[in-house]
Amino acid sequence: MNSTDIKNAGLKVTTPRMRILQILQEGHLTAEEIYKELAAQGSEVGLATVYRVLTQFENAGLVIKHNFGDGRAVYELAKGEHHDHLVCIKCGKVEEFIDDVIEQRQAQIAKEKNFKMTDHSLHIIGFCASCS
Amino acid sequence: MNSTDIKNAGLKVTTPRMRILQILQEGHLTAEEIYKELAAQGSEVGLATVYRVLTQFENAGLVIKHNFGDGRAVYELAKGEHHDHLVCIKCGKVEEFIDDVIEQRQAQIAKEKNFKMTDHSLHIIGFCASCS
DNA sequence: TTGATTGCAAAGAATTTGCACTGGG
DNA sequence: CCCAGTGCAAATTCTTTGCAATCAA
Repeated sequence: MNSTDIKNAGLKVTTPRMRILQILQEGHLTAEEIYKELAAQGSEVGLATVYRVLTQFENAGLVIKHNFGDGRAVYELAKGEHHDHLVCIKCGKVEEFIDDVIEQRQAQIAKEKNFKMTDHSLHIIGFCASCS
Repeated sequence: MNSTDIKNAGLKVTTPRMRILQILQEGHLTAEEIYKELAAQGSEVGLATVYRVLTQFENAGLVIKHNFGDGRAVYELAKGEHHDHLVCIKCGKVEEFIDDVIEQRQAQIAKEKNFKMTDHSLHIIGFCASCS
């Protein structure tokens, strides 16, 4: 996850893009959160730019965009392997998990329904250990 | 799914509410679609009312609201048993399915993570049999 | 140099809310 | 009769876009 990835995506390596990529290392963030983090770091990057860069990164396969149902999108780096999420409705924390049994069942169900799966998402919503 | 359910929810039985409940029998619909269907039926119900009624129905447990990731919410009647969805990104069709193996694994994962699950959703996105 | 990138402000899309009017019980 | 319910328009929230200035290659 560095300037090379940006170049490979056919994008110029700019300060906003580098910083956003770096901030995304922190985990699951909304555009607004990234924008504020940038401001906190002293980078005066516009919110529109954050959205544009995130969209470009998403199209390039560098980041994944999620809709956890609270109205705003959440972004995370595409770290390769697919995984699902546990989302805390109190503190907003997002935990990841992978379950091969579920993955297999999903593929099986899609197959049975003659459905060509391009994507899938599983969200477990509730209270995390700290917020119970 | 009739006027009794509306009453039990502590709501008055009005024409807009009855009609909306009836239209929801059709399946998975957006607020806009319900609004247009109402108009097509000759009921001049405002879009704001559609949203308000849907929210009330959701709070009353009569309907379930989904976010399939395309920006707008989709509503369906709460027919009791939990189920997951296959969503066609071409024609918009929504198929339902239930898989006990997946349900069990989810509960197990939440338990392992010491996570108090209040809700969960699994979406399989892709092309349905007709749109492949 | 020069087209890609950015910032800002304005535009959009989905949903919510304020308020005066209407209607169900 | 009386307050819940509704319509309409304005307000919100999140995200996208137009355009002139700016910057990476």
